[in-house]
Amino acid sequence: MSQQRHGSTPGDAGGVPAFPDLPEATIARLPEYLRALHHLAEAGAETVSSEGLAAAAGVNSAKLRKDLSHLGSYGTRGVGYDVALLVDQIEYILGLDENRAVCLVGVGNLGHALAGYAGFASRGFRVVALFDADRKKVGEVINGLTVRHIGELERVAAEESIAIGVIATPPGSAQAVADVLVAAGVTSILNFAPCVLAVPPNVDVRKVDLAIELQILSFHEHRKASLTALPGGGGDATGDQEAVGS
Amino acid sequence: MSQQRHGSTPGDAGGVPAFPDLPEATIARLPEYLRALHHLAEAGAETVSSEGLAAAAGVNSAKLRKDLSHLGSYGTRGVGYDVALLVDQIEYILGLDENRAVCLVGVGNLGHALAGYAGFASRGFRVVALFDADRKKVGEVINGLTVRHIGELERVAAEESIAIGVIATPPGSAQAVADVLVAAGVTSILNFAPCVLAVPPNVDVRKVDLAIELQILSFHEHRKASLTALPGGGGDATGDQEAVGS
DNA sequence: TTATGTGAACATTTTCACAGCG
DNA sequence: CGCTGTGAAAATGTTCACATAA
Repeated sequence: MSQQRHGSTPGDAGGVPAFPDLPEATIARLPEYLRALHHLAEAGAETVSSEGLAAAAGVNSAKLRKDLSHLGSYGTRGVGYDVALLVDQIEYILGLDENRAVCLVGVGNLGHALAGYAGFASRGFRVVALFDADRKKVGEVINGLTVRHIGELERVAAEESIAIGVIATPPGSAQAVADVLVAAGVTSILNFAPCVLAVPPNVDVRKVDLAIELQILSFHEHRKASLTALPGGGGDATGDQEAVGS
Repeated sequence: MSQQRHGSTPGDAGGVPAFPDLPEATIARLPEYLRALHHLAEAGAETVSSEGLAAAAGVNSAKLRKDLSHLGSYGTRGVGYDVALLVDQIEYILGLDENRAVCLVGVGNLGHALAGYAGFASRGFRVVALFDADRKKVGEVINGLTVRHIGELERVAAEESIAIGVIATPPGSAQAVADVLVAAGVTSILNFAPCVLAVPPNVDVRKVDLAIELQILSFHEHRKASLTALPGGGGDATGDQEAVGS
């Protein structure tokens, strides 16, 4: 119904793109499609069917087609999707062509790993600054970046126009760090500390809690164990590949 | 309608508990409630209202009450929930009282951090073994555990009855590691490698992709930027505290 | 009177099944 | 024909608003 023209194409990054408002569930899957597409492109594929891409991304093909239809995608009936074109489309929608600057606060165990995580750079992000409150860590060089004191955050954030802040501190410090980030004008925060952050409504927070994922798995282990006590097959279930919902 | 009696209580861990089948969305939030409850308990609270717990967990109170009602919880009308009792309930449901054994495969940057992550031990998991394919890493001691070669996984998994395997390898090795875990009888996998794993239907896989979260934030940054070009308030939106859906 | 527990309304997401384009 | 794009149906999740119990 609306697929012929939509917003703007990757080429014209200038104007106001009449931004398509995608369902949140779709947005969360786009990065997965993108990864699969890059993989296919490296393998030399020029086009891919919804079936093929869906398999590579671990979803079913109907969902994939529906998702792509929301961005008004350029599939060809009877053929499939142009891999390179779709990569550009998705990268544009996700804003990955803007090479956003990211800073990381807290260089403990996890912060160290994140600072060196190649997946950030390879997917359109520049880690431009590391901060910590601990003076003993200030000055340390990780992956070519020098750790600075958190007091410098506000100044550096402005200088480097940092778009996203990553919090990898203990939970007790996370809210204070979030406040500093917000004061510095950062409007997107990725929080690894196991706590809830209070931020103004214009700031987006996403949370990753490593232990939560384990606990969800534990629930399913517990359930499986309680079921084996009952009669019936042994294995079971509906036979989906990725059994637990993401 | 069914709240008086339900399955079994934490105390009686023996029988088959007529396992309540909770909505997936509810399960995913239970760990968050649990964290908030522990926090409240440490602060000395004996009871908490749905309003109070909801705020501490970052959800609204209606959702919290609905979630807890699914596990047939023991709130008292006019008063609230008994903190200690609710902790026991949720820990029982999640199977956290069983102190599951976890192994970690891949001790690179991220694996190192995970091996030392205190959040695992503190929430009912025992990291009992570390593995790597790289002979140079075998023998290294991390957090009191010696890294073993992946060839030993099958034997060790049986000895230690490992319930959950965590994959922190590069994506190219992840499927092979998953195959080894499955062969060793592990039925729950937490995958940090950015790739899709194929496993039998009785095995649960959950995935954490650090870069995906950044890409979702990037999308919202992109959208915000394209909206500021338009007229209207400036700040905006509906004023929710955690603006981006989890 | 207070705050839980819950039907019923609403919203979102997934799946189905097929029309229609290449 | 094959495969995309999409209405319509089904399933799942959230919010409302109030009956109900302490």
